[in-house]
Amino acid sequence: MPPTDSIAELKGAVEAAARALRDGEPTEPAPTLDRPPKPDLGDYSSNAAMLLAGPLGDNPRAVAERLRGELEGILGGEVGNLDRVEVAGPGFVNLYLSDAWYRRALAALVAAGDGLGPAPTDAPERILVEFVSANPTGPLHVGGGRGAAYGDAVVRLLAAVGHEVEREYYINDAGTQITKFAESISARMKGEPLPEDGYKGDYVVELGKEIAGEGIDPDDLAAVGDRGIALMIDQVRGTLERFGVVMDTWFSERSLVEKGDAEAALAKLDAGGHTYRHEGALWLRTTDFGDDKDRVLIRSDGEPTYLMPDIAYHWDKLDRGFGRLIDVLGADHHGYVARLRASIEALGADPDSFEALIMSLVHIVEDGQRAQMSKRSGDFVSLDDLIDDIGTDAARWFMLSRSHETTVDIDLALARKQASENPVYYVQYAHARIASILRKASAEGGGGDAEGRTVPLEDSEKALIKRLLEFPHEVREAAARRAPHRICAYSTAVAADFHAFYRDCQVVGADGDGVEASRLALCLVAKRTVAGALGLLGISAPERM
RNA sequence: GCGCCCGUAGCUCAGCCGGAUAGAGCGUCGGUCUACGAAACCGAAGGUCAUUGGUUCGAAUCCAAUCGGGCGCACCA
Repeated sequence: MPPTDSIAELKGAVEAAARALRDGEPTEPAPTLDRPPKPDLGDYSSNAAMLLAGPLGDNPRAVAERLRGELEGILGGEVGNLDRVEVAGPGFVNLYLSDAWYRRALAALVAAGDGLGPAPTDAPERILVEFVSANPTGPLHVGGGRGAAYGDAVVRLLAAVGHEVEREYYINDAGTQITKFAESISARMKGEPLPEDGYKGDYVVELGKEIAGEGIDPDDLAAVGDRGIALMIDQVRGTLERFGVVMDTWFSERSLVEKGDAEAALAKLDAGGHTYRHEGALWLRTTDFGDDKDRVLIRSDGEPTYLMPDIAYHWDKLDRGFGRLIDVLGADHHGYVARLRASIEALGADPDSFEALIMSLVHIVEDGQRAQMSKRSGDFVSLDDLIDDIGTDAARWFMLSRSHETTVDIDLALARKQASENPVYYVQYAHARIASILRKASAEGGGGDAEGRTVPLEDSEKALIKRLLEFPHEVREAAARRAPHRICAYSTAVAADFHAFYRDCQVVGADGDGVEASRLALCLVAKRTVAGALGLLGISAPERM
């Protein structure tokens, strides 16, 4: 028997009560089941009466009174889930649940195990999330790190709700910037001045030394470039692994070109009648699909623009059977989305299968000044530096705790100084604290039984149980909205509720019939939930700190 | 000029497919360790939710306009 979703049961009861007032007709939109703003307004509340007032031609409070009668019948009496129902404010129906309901809810959480409970998603998809995809011409900087943390967390969220998801990094290993990169390395190897707009960072010097040490001729630009890219990709891969991100696929742009996929995509666009020649260039009529101007595919000098292989690349993704393509892109690429989407539609694919998530900027602030982050100037904060400084857990937390579409400043001095009172440590501390309690309990032979308890629950126990019940919903919301920052907020709330519970309630050795056992069960679920939430963020949940 | 994003507490930000007295962290001020971890807890102060108008029983949330900030508008990637 699958574990019960206690909240879904309550929601079902409210809907049933609403239907009863309308001869079985469902309410549109569905009534809410929320946590009221204040504890004395009940455990849960619904706006059903306000929604029904119009259709029933009665005032909300009168409707609420009728709902109250229905709900008392459904949840009260022998069912025993209800202490009482009250009508408050403009017509809210407030539910006050019994201890028996809480005991059963806790037991259901224990039974749910490490999973998210029933029905994580209604429509599983095969999803490819492409993220980071930084040019392999330099180390990963913090902006790429934010994209990495975000893309990875989105993958974890989507996987958690039942989608089949893969991580992919698109390597721009063809084109003019690669030539410039090779020229820069070569110049360093020969001790000559950098070319115009060359790559200036010290890492280019290091690359030059390493490549020279391998006996590669500095004048063999193709060999220098290939080796340089290979070394950079190795470095980026290593940085990402330190950061907890492991790609399923590293997809080479060059391989695409060599396979002839670009020509194939072009042929398909031609056949569809979406291209035309103008002033010596080949254009794609993206304006037919919502773009604000047409785009060049092949320049008048015969070279393809970067859009050409990118179209082929996205076509390839679809061809591999992914029903949804998610691109995590930097803020400076948002102007690119419309043409890519249009291109996908021009290929005959459903443009809604393509989703671009635009990352806002991240600034590293030191001594009140923003560090510059231009790869070519060589003056930027690398992700490796940041990890060295504040660690993967803190770095990921800071990057994930805010919406991806808002700019974020990370003040290094502050992050260092506050290390001991950082929000991520706050949550991790809660986990370590629970672990400590459970260790002690197990040493003393205590176990967790959620239901065999006759002593009433404390308010802070109820608050924690309610919080833990929200986890599956929070995960679904965070996944649906591509919003891992919600999980940060939720983790903090769980930790806060746990600390309040800890303050009020002795666990090990608690007095009362079944009290210790039920509190141990609560600790067990709380620990699992914190670990699960942190896991979705790619942040460790330490047993000890 | 056009497009996208953002204006919420001193600071950094949640809340945004409408709900009750708008939240968190940090910072400030004041309390709490002879019970399982004080990296914690409790309390206080702190707000014209940029502005104006509209929709609604109800707007931080939806719509319009305005103001302010960021980013983008290549035959560069």
